Amino acid sequence: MSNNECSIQQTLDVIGDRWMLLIIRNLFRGARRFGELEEDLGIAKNLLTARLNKLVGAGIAERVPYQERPLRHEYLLTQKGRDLSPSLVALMKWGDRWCNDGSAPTVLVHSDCGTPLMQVTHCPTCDDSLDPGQIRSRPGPGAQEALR
Amino acid sequence: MSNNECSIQQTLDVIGDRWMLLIIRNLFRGARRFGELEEDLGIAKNLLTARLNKLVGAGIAERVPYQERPLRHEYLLTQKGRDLSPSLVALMKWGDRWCNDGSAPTVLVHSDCGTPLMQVTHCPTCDDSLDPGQIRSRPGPGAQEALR
DNA sequence: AGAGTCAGTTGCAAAAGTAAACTGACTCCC
DNA sequence: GGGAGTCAGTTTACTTTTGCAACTGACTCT
Repeated sequence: MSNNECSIQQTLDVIGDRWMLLIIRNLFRGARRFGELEEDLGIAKNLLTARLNKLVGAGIAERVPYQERPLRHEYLLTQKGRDLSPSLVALMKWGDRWCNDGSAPTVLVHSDCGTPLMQVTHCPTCDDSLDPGQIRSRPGPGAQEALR
Repeated sequence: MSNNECSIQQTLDVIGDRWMLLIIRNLFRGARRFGELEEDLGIAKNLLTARLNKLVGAGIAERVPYQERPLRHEYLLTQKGRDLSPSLVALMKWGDRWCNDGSAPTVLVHSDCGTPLMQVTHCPTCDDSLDPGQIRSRPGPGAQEALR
């Protein structure tokens, strides 16, 4: 019913498995090579292979050779991948608050000034940040086009 | 290595499977009953049972009787569950942009004024919104306490 | 030549997911 | 009061996906 109306479904089809976001998190932190990811995550090699192929196929990461003979690649986030940053930040914040008593094991800071960051849902009209009760969903432009 | 330092891992342990976030999304949208979730999502009944138990066990949803004879429950998000809103919003935005050409099938609006919302990562010191390149991670208060 | 590294592939057992049938406690209607 | 229907599951049989370990291939280093 509400499935195809919603981007959450489509997003989760791509990155909604147990490993994807963890791999992406490590790519954000600077991991690039197969072995590096494998060791950090403790993921089985075949799964890592499959996941990296999926990431590359989805355009979230790209495979770039860093040496010939033997040919070796590294995996870099594309813009599409880097754009997952807010999602990771949001999930991390939730974990900080609800799985770690509000004390963050890792904290995100502004690279310029070192201030810990906030993530907010913002209404441009009211110029205010909102909580969940003030958010409604409604069909957007994509849905309207399908009806015409 | 970096596993336990990070709340993303812990968050995904709780809600990082294919169904959890979709169930939570539907709870956000007002679904409350077993059959409602089952039909909307197309999830197998046994999985829905297992997932709802996990959500209740994790304190993300609570099971509240809405009738006796026969006893029937509905599932409501707790504060912990409602607090996943920013994560869902972020994932949805990503899907809008990257899976739907930027046109949102469903759009989130401010209930007061109807304006479509933005989600931003914000530096309270600089009073500015940031992009991923300006974000660094470092050990937080949880980790620091362990060092003192 | 032998040992080591890196990035995978292959094979198999275990776990998780799916679909469909079944259960139990009721209500509704003739 | 008997039959049909609803709702929220449970059970069962089957398929798919994981996870682990061992193996491969192309090299380098000593």
